[in-house]
Amino acid sequence: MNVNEQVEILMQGTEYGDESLAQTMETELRQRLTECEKAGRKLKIYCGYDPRTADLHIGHTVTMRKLRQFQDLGHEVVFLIGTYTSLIGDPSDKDKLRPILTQEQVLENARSYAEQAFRVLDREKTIVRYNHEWLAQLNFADLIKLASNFTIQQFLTREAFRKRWDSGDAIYLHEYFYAIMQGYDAFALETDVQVGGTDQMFNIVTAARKVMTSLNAKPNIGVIMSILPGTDGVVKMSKSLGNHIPLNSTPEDMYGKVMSIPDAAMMQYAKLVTRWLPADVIAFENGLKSETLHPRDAKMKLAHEVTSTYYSAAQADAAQEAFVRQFQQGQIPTEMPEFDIQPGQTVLDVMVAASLVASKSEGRRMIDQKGVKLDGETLEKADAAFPHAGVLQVGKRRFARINLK
RNA sequence: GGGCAGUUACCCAAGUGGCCAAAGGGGGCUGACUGUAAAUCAGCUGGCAGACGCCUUCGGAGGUUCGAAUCCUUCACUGCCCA
Repeated sequence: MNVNEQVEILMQGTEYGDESLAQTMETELRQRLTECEKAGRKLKIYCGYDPRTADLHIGHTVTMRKLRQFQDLGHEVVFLIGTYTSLIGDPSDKDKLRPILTQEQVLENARSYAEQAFRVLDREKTIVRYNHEWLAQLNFADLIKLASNFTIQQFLTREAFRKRWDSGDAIYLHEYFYAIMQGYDAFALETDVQVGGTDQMFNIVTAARKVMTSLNAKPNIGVIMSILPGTDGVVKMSKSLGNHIPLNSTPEDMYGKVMSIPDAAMMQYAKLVTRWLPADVIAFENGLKSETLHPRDAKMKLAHEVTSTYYSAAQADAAQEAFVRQFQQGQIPTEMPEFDIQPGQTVLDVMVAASLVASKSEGRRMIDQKGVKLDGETLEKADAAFPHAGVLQVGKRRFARINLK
């Protein structure tokens, strides 16, 4: 594939917040690709991951998908696990200090993290590295030298720190090291391109380039990915906000969650978490704009694509069918947990025992609010004996098949 | 090191001796309406009992009081000012 085509694919879904920076990066990328082509070598790309959590969501895969594109174009990809940086925790996207993890926790998380990443990346073509390999070797003098490239003001102008400064919250000195460490990663890996989210802009574009330049290396090019909004369509996807789509959810759940995103977020999803090429994305967008594509159908197409990225096409088909049956035709799902009850249990007892509600009080609330149905009939009395076997529904999406023992 | 201010439920934030399970907002949940979208309307949002009531929760520990989120002591943490 020629250089211009590569650039078009590689720049899809990027966001620099500043047109001139976007231009600069695109130009540099084009130059670097051309250079490499002439020299007959591959481009070296890396993206670092903080293995702070064991379960990933599709927001984490945005950068992985970008790495995958590089792989598919024949370049060399390093999947960097931030074993050492995790000791700090990236303060970029947080308005609070993160807890410091132990090396053991980090290594344990790292294993399952990489395993999940291979649902997107090509395992054969991926080089996995850990940044303690080189960061642990640095001594205090090295750190001083690296740190002397930066001023406090540069850090303080960053939004995340600025906010904390303005609201009088604590900013710890060690949080400043993070960007420097990340910059050193880029240097140690001799990377051509670094991929990351917009929250990594400073770390990649300012810190890494400065560190590399100061050590007489060629600065890396930043491929800065737009942030995937969560199911609310507004805020960055994150588990703690509860707006995430876990990688390890069932195909049905994944499909349903994509369907629940607001229309306005569809394009972001199309650009960031599908395997679509630029032409496909443009066709999708035009369909929506010209209203030749119904928003619901568009979203179904999107949900199918996202689901089949992580599961097989057949599984995605099945998820789609289940969705149509359950929500468009109002039928109950074909699969749900089964639960056996004893005679004499009340409606409330059963809901709690089957884990459909967290507490009896919640169960009572649900019943008061007409949110509990047995075979489609609203149950009114929490303390009455459970009427009969059947499908119990609590709220919109919690189901269980209740069997009488 | 010194002075001052602060730490409240998922988050922000009121509350300065009983009327406080604790205002308000956000978020979340339920119902109506829908395309499991958005917007809108109504309600709910610590637990156990569900009639009264009881239990746990306002940074940790101890104390004063008939009674404490509120007062005192102490510890921890944070911010601001001074050095």
